[in-house]
Amino acid sequence: MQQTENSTERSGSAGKPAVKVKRRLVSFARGQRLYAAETRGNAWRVLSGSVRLDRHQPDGEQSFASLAISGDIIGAETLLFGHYTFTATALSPAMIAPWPEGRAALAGDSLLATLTKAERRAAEVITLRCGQAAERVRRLVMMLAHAPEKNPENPTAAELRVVLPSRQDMADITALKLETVSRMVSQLRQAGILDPLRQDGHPSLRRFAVREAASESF
Amino acid sequence: MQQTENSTERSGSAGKPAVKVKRRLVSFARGQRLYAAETRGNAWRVLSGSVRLDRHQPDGEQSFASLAISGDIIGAETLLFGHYTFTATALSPAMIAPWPEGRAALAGDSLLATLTKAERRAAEVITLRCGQAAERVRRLVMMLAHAPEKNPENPTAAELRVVLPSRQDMADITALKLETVSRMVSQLRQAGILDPLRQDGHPSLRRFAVREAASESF
DNA sequence: CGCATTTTTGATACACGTCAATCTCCGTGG
DNA sequence: CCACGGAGATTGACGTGTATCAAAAATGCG
Repeated sequence: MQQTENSTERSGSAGKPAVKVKRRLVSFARGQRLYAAETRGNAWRVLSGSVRLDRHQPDGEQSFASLAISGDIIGAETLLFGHYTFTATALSPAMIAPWPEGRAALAGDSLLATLTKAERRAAEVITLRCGQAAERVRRLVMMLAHAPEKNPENPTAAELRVVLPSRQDMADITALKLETVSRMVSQLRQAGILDPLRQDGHPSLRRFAVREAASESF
Repeated sequence: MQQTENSTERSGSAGKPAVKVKRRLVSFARGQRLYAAETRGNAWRVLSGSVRLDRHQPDGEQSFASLAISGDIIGAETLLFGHYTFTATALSPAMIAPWPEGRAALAGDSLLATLTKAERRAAEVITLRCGQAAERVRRLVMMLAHAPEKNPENPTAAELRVVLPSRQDMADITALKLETVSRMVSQLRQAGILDPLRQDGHPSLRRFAVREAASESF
């Protein structure tokens, strides 16, 4: 169930087999769990995709705690406690790699950088729960799409792409309800901010092109 | 305006004079600013009271980013950048002291502990924006009151005390509106969860006794 | 080709936002 | 000492955005 011996080349964790791409680099499908709270393991850097972190409530419930996207470090608490505090689940197809990379490279600055980035991310997540539903969903989409995948030498407003999380996940993040999120996504499509494109491979993973807010649709 | 040379014994910062109690220990009144974003300074440990952290929006607005209570470290990013990322304001009478205490004591574990505590706090703040208004306000109050001031050898459900932040601050934290928060506080009073006690000194600082949720008032 | 799951859409209810009046508390000045 | 004024808090009335309930549509899977 949980991520155990992932320092080897192989490694999956839960459910379906995670596809390993390069050495020490693990991929997860949407909805797949990266690791469970309380279990042992190491920290990771999110290379692509997005991940939700949940904490276990005393009443057994699982509640959204935080969000991680490309570049974020997750599970850093294992360096201190040895086990995870949160449960991590892929919101969209995600790739992660063990962190820190070199075993020597755990300078104080590295930790500090992680700390400050985490604080900033948390502040951003907070703002995803402010304002009206349409705005919140739009901000979440922009945040998820903001991850510039590749092609760094083409800053000409290259069209952003997203694979949206499930409506339920989006609802958990924005503190809205599933149905409301669905309505807002439809609205964003009508407004031309989200443009579905099915072209490539996997059918279930709907990719969207994302545009900045067109004039004042809202 | 901003906290500048606080390594000396004296130190205030903005507005009314901050009362220094012991060496390297600074007190702030409710609503007083501890430091401003972008300014230079050191990190602090919150010894008592509560502090809100705001980030400056691109549009000049200031938006709630995080919450710090007793034991939390704020401004740790200055160790990396030299200047603050957020603006800190006292929600209730607060005391803070420079951190880390000894200049030697910045072991990796110390930073890690700070990191994990910050993550947990952030997760808690997230939950303050879930559920119905009454519940959210109640949770906030419990969180602020949860700081066990002293008397650690009396675990017999010692009555918790709080000085509530301004209604506007509470609204910013819970993502509700000022009026709604006010109504919920009144409701908590009627439910016997909050019990005003005016006994001591300062009149404007209303202290409340806090009880756990009585049966199922909600 | 059906069945389970997720998403979408619709109709209705209600919790919270909004606008506004009043009240309390405190400082200020006559 | 009291009148006055301002800031924050409280309370009321009303409108609206979102939750809720429900059903249909789309999608994935065996």
